[in-house]
Amino acid sequence: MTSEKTIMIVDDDLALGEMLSIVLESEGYRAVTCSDGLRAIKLFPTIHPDLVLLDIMLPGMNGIGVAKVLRETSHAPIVMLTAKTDTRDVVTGLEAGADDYIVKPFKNSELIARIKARLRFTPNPEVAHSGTGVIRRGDLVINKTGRVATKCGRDLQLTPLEFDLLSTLAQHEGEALTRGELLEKVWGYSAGGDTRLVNVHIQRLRQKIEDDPDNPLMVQTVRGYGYKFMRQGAVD
Amino acid sequence: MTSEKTIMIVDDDLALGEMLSIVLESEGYRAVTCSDGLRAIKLFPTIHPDLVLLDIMLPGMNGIGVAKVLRETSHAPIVMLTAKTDTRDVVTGLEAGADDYIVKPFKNSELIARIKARLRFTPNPEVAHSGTGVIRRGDLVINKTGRVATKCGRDLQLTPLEFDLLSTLAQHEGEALTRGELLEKVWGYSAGGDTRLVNVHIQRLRQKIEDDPDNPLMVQTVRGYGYKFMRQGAVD
DNA sequence: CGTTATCTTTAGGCTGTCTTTAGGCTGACT
DNA sequence: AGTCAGCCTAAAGACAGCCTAAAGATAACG
Repeated sequence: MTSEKTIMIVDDDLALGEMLSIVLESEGYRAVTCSDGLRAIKLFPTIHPDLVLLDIMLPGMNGIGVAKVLRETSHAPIVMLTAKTDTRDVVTGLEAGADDYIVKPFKNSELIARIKARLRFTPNPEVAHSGTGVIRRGDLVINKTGRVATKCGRDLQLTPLEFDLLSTLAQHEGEALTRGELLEKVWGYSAGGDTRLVNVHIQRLRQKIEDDPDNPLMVQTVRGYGYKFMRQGAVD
Repeated sequence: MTSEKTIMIVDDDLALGEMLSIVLESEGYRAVTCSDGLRAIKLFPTIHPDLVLLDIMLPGMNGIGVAKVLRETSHAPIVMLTAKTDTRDVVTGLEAGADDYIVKPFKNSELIARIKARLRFTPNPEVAHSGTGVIRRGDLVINKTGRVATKCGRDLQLTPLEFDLLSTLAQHEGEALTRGELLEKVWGYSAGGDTRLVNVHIQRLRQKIEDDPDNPLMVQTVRGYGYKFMRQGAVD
C-alpha cells in the first residue's frame, strides 16, 4: 500500500514545472504537471491530487479562478505561486480558497516545509476519493471509480475490457500472471479454453499505453508464462 | 456566522497586541491577548482558541517551542508572526507545527485574509460537505432543497425523476455509475431487471442540460459500464 | 544453424450495447 | 369524466468492441 501523496503542479513555465516535479519526487511525492488552468480543472477529478501548486499567472483562466473552482468540490490544500509581491494578489488568492502562497523566487527548502505543513493534517480524505479508487504508477493514473485511465494527463480511451485488464495487471505490479489467471480475473472464465485471446488484447492495450509499443515497458511478456506489469524506471 | 471564533494573540509587544485585538474584533472575532509563551501554554486548554497568532520572539519560551507544545494536543491553526525575513525561521516554524507565518510589518488586510483562510475548514468537516444542499458544477446549479436545477441562471425545467437522476450523477462527479446502481439510488429498485429504462431518461436529461445533446459533455456514457457526470471543462 | 514452440500482429465477421423513436399506461389535476 | 404531464415498454438501427482465425516474427533449444 503506497501512502504516497500526489501533488499537481499548475504552471505555464515548463522549465519550472519540471524542476518542481524533480524536487518533489526526490522528497517522496508523486508529481503531475499541467500548464493550463482549464486543463487542471478537468484533470483534477481523475487524478485526485493531495495538494495543488498553482501559479497565479496562467493562460486561459488565472490561478485565482482555478482555485475558486477547485474549492467547490475539494478541500485539497492549494498553494499559490506568484511572481508578484503585491499583497492584493495574495489577499484575493487566499479569499478564493488558497491555503498558502509562496513568492517566486523561493528556496526549495521553504517550499518543501510549507507543503509538509499543509499535508500534515489531512487524515480525513474524502472517502469517495481515496481508498482503492485510484492506482498510480508513474505517469499512469488509473481511476477505478471513474473508469478512466490517463497518462501524463491524457485520457487513454481504453475499452472496458482493456481497462479491466490494465487494472488487474497494475494491481499486481511486478507479479507475473498467467493467461489463465487473467482470463479468470478479467473475463471471469473459470477454466480457460483458448488463451490466445489474451494476447490480442494485451497487444491492443500496449498500443494505447506504451510510448513505444514495439518495446513495451509497462506490460511485459514473461515468455512461457504470461504477462506482468512493471513500473516505469527512473527518469533519465 | 453565529459561532464566534476565538483567536489567541501571543506577543510581548503590548501595543501591537492591542492593535491586533481591535482589528480582529472589528472583524467579528473574539480576541484574547497574552504576552508570554509559558502563559500561553497554560491558558490554551481553558480558552480553546480556534486559532493562535504566535510571535516568534518571546520571553520565556520562544514561539517555535510554544508551537511544538501546542501541536501535541491540538490541531488549531497556528500563524507565526516574525520580524525576520530569514527563511530559516520560517522553515523551522512550519516544521514545528505552524500552519502559516506573516512577516512584520504586515498589512491588516493580509492578516485577515490569512486568518480567514486558516479558519475556513476548521469548524466541522461535515458542514462543508453536506451543508447547503446546493451542488455547483460550473454553470450548472442544483438546488436540492428547492428541487430546482438551473444552468446559467435559467431553469432547466426538469421532471422529478430527471432531477433525481441529475442530482445523483452530479453528486458522484467523475465516478462512473452502472445502470443498476442508478436504478437503486434513483428508482429504489433493489435488484434491477431491465436497465434499459435508464437509457431513455439519460437521453431525455441530456436533451435538457447539454448544449449539444449529440455530443454530451456533462453526462457521459461509459461504454460497457454505465454513465458518469463530468464537469464542463476545456475540450482538447 | 535449423527446428520448434511461443508470441505478435492483422483482418473480418459477429455479438452485444447504446441510441433513438414511438406508443401506451398511470396518476394528478381540473 | 377528461386532460395532460410524466414514466415505462418495446423495437429498430447504428456502432463499438470482442472473438476467431491465420500468417508473420521472435525467442528458446538441441
